Amino acid sequence: MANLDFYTAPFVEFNDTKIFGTADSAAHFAKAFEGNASLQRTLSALQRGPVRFYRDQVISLDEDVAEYLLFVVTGVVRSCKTCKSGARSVVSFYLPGDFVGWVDAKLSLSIEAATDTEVLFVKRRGLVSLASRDARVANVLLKATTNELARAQEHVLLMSKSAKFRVANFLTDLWLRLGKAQYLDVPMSHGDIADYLGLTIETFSRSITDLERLGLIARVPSQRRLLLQNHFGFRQVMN
Amino acid sequence: MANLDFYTAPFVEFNDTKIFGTADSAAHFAKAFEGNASLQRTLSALQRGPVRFYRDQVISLDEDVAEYLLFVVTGVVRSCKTCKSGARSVVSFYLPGDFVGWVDAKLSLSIEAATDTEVLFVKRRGLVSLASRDARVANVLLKATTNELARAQEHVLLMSKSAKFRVANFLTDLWLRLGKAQYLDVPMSHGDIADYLGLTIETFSRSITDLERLGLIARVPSQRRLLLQNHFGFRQVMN
DNA sequence: CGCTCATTTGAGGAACTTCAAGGTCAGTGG
DNA sequence: CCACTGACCTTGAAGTTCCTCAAATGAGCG
Repeated sequence: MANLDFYTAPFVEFNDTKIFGTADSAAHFAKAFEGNASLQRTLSALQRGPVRFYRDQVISLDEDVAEYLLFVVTGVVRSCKTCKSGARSVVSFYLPGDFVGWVDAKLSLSIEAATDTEVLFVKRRGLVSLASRDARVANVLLKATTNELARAQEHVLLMSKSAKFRVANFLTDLWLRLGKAQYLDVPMSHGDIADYLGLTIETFSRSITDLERLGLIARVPSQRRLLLQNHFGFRQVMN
Repeated sequence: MANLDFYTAPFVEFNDTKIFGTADSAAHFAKAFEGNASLQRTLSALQRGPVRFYRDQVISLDEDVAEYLLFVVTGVVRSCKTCKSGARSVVSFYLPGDFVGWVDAKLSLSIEAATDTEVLFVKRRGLVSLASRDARVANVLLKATTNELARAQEHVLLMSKSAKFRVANFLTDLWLRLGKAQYLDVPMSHGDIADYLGLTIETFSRSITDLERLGLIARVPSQRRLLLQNHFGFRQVMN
């Protein structure tokens, strides 16, 4: 069992003293409701954390997911499935500001930390009943859900394209989601990305070097840090 | 443009006199709310149709989807995307009893009739505002949405498997969704299925004959009608 | 430095696609 | 009733893409 580490119990570190980036991003969660102090107080009562997880720790198997919604504060969370043969698929990545929830029990996906991460646990029942009383909360939830659906559908579309296309599309998408910074610091491991794209790490690596040879990206100065150079060229690859 | 027919305006046939199967399945829509006459009346007021479409007609491009939700009464509806190169992907199939909605405008998916079909148009705004007042309606909507998400995620998982696995999984899934009848009458064209599975029709055909040779399915008596024979064997293929 | 782990590169093989031809079936007109 | 047609499905052979296995290179760390 190469992937046994995914099934070890997570070491949970409760963190009562809010640290720097945490407070910032936690604000993100309540941000949608600013100007409504009582609502924000109610939300605070529903949430627990931030809880810190280290890379590759299992955050939650389906039991917990039924009870709690996750809100990613920092780092990257992945939902994935490892089948008996040992092959693994990453279904989705969640970045800071994303909700992790609405995971269907039938699929029995495992929610894991793709990098060191901090997440908020939000009582699902509480949030849903809050949503039934407050249209703004309901809207945020609906939008989060439809967003996740749209992402999944885009993922489906991606999977029937060529390897180079998949990688190029993944990188631009990640770059967009992370806020269009000058450099793209890819936070997750190549293994995770390969499993997300349905490729081997070798094919992923080859695709990267191909894109580099085409002049579309540069590795500067280190491996993990990429520079997306020619956005028009990307359009070409992606047809 | 081989796929130009997808973009021709649909010939819409309004059908006021409810025909046989229609009335039955339309009842399915309100069934979740039986015992609540006033609610059912409200729902009836929101819905328009059933409207009949012929195979390959475009039911709706994104503008309409923003305003209406679709409820499939008979036949099969597909949501798909054709990219400039001409390659097409089928993102999802909707069977009788399914809602079609929550389609993200960014993806600009086209909603089309995969077979001759009858659909109900339900005013989205009306249903959503109804949901905000009635928890049962809200629950049905939430369940429909999370169901669609689960389906999309399962689709993602499927796409990184072998061709034979994809076909076997598709057939059993379809068999389940259609109510586990003795025979499986595959309603959609092989082309649609291949585009759904990210395969060519040739590979799909070869996979079918492989499964037949393995004794897992039989074509009896015609091509379209399949008999899933060895469910235990299916489990083997799907590992 | 020397270890480990992650990434890259290469060669060969398997899976899938492409191109091309043949087959089946329902509808149509003689 | 039968041949003809066109749409759809099946089969075969060659080509491409991606995977597998193996080895080399590079990065991080004590």
